[in-house]
Amino acid sequence: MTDSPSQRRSACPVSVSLELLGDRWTLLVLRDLIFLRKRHFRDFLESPERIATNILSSRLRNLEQAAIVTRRPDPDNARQVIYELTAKGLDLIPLLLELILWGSRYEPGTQAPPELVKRAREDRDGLIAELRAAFLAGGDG
Amino acid sequence: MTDSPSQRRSACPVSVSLELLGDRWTLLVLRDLIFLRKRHFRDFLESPERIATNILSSRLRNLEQAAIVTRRPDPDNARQVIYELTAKGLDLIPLLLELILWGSRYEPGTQAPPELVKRAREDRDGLIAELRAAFLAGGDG
DNA sequence: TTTATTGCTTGCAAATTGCAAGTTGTCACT
DNA sequence: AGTGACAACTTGCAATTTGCAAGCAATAAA
Repeated sequence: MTDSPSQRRSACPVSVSLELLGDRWTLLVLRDLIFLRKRHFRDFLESPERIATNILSSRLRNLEQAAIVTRRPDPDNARQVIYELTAKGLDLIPLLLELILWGSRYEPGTQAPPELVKRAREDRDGLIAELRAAFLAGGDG
Repeated sequence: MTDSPSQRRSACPVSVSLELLGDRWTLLVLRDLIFLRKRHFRDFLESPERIATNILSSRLRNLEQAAIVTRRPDPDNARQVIYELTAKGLDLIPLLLELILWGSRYEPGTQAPPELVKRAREDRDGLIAELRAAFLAGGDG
């Protein structure tokens, strides 16, 4: 209930997208989902950026409301919740890749896996397909 | 003096990029620079999202510090300041395009120029080259 | 039946945002 | 030279959001 719907500032897709994704944490959660295959609340807390539990909770709720992730109890352990990407979420892979390419090109000191960067530059579509496939394969239902 | 350097949370390029770009306004300013060819402070204020002057001022300062835009007095009118993209800023075009594609695909009610979306899907590299060229041509120095 | 784990919520101080109003340095006109 | 308008900001302040720490309920493990 902390997060309200917040009416749109304009009909521009950049603006609308930013109202959901435009903060310092949301795309980091998506990075973890896409590239690090994280699925549990606790896993996101362990990333080096040290997101706080209330922020993570809020962001996951927003992402769920936006149909970018789904939430379900882990069938093997009722204490755990599994967060998974939807098709809409998987379609953010290209955006994340551009962020990685730009950041690793221009921000000195950043460390992306070099083979990921190389692959993103030389075989973008193949990499995207592979990341999708890996998610769908590992996901299970 | 309002904006401090803020030390990095991690060496991840996504995280580092988000520390600069991850808010609801910065990429909107870049949208205006790239797609709407805006150059003056006043122009950005007229966008439908209605950015406040203090926020715009702060964001332009951040972007200048990050070497994404440059600032210079308008040679034709000393009252005006011209903001222009650097090479680093132009290299954010692909990121913006992905944001537009994703937003216009998944967020109903968004309105991007349909020919831009079509071009972005069918001739991405050509569109990027054209946007760059248009900026460099119209820019003058 | 204690103890630990997991996924949260709650309180509260600090930082950021957003609105309105003011300030400074040009022009533009007379 | 004086007046008014304009462009690019800054400043004040209330409201919202963030971030840290602590607490809590529901399992599960020992």
